[in-house]
Amino acid sequence: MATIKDVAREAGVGLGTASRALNGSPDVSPSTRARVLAAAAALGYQRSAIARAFSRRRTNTLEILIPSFRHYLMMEILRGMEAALEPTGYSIVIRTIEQLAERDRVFAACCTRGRADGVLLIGITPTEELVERLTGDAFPIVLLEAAHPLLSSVTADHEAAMAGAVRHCIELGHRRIALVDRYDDPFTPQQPGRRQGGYRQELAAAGLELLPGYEQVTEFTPDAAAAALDTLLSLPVPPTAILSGSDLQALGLLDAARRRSLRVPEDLSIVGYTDIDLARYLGLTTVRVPMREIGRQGMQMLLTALDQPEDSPTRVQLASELVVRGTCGPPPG
Amino acid sequence: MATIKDVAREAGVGLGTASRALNGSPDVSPSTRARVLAAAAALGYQRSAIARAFSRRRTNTLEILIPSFRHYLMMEILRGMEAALEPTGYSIVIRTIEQLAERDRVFAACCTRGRADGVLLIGITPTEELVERLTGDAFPIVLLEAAHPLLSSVTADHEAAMAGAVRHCIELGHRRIALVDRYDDPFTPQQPGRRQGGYRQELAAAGLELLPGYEQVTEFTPDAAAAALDTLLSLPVPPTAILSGSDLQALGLLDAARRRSLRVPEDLSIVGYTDIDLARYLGLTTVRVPMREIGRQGMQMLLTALDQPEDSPTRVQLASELVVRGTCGPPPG
DNA sequence: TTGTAGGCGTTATCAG
DNA sequence: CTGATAACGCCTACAA
Repeated sequence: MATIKDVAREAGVGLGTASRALNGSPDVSPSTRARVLAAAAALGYQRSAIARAFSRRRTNTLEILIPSFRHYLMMEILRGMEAALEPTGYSIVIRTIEQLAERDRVFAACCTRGRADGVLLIGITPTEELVERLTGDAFPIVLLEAAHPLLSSVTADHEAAMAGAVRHCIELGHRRIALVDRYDDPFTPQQPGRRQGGYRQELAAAGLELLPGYEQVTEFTPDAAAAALDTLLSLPVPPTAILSGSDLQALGLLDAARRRSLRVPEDLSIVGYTDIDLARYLGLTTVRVPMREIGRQGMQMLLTALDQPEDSPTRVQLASELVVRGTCGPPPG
Repeated sequence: MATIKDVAREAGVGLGTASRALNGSPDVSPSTRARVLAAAAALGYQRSAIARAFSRRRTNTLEILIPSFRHYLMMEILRGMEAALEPTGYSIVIRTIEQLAERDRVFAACCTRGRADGVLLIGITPTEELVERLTGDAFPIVLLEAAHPLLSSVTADHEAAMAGAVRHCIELGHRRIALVDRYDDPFTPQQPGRRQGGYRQELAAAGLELLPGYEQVTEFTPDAAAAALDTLLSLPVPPTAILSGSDLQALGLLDAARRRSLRVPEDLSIVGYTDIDLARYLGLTTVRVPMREIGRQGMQMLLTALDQPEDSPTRVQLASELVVRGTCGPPPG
């Protein structure tokens, strides 16, 4: 592997000049530059990214922390990030944090100057300890689908979105509206999600009571949601409409309803959440969450923070939108 | 940021000793090691990954090249890779090659010792030029869902899988079986896919003629497939069964058939391909391609190649399996 | 078992 | 405009 030294020798110039020429510095005569470039081409020179990063103390790499590669949603976010990344020279290294136990270790290793120039956390809330270190260092970090008062973040307006879904059902005449939600943060399942908050608020605003057992928080899978449907339907006063925290869960509900020979939406209304590609083909009424845009804007935010360290955190909230299709209608009877 | 030098000073030992202690070398007395570790902890020392990589000429990073983050399948492959990666200390940097034009540049940059210790190509066939350089260097590389005689690879048995699907339809009584496929490699759409080969072979083996217009190769989307259905149904002799190259396309076919009030499978049989999570909930008869396993084995292969440079390429082909659900039945009449 | 010195490939600084 | 030279932080002989 040829080094810059070889190139310099081959071109008959000094090492510094070769470096400048290769990096497009203006302080080098055209003829010299041409000689250096020719030499580099002749030798098949490829500059060492590592040595460069080491010397410049800047890696041109961004680290992305995700809970896992499990969910399709991640793909959409990554796709949005990719779009923002494309015109830049940055690479992304993706690291999964499957276990809560790894979290702190990974945080410590990632969010430290040297390894990556910045970090993007998706759906993971940082520990207070990390936040403290980060804000002290002014280390570039952006949260996606998570938030902290001291850090920049991009999220969807989950409360408003779910409230809108509730309102839609109420307008159709429903009074017994249940929720089958999932946990926002896989690592802090105890805290109530933001969708849940919107659900409660809107119910209260309409003067409806939150019926016991109407809030089912399950795993993020169709099967778990199907089980929740069983629970809901065996309630003394079963719901006529069910809102779900994800399209995947809505899918499970749909499937379970079909197996019970319940017609949707005649016998039971179902609303999904997120609007994955497939929702359209299922005719699922759902909430469209701008996942790709969240990824794009989050990356964009990190990119600008890289150049001009932020004074104060930017917190963006993106609007969701109810997509009315065929799984939600007036209540039976 | 504390360096190893600081740690050494703090612990009152030499720099080399500190390095050895930190790296778990056996040639260091327990008491010294303890002092060094304590000093490191006290200083909050984090070793510089870059400097380490620079010095060892080994990055502990693997590069993954993918055409895009567009497809859900990628997620499954990544998930499998993650599983194989978990017990190792390797990081993965993912790079997308959206444009054919970027391909060579990216190849040149990635597949060169220094940046990453090895490369995994997903669904992308390398150029001959690259192969030549790679085999010369003995640079660790593994192809996933792509193949080359001189390189290690993991693929699914697409010919056999599609042949099996054809056979299934024939056994149900179908004689007019069409194919709505997609391109294997986004960058070389001209060459016929492997599924297509299996389709033709099996048709021929059963003594069935390949009817004109029966092979529709479309984009990898439900809408494109829906359009293909229109074309197929307007043929003088329309098919009674349609095999598709992806579940996404099968979904489009299903949707288009429903819009035309065709019952599936009574009026028309449809077979998907890949068996994405959702296929189950749609009751889609499909071919299960072990995507996650492809990712896992591919990564495993790369990992072993890293330690013991391979003499000759390993080429693994994983078996697919027909999953019979509800979208394929006997032909009408 | 420990300390010292050399080197990894670049970039940046500073005279010329 | 150009050429030496000093970092960058770590690892690894080699010598003690």
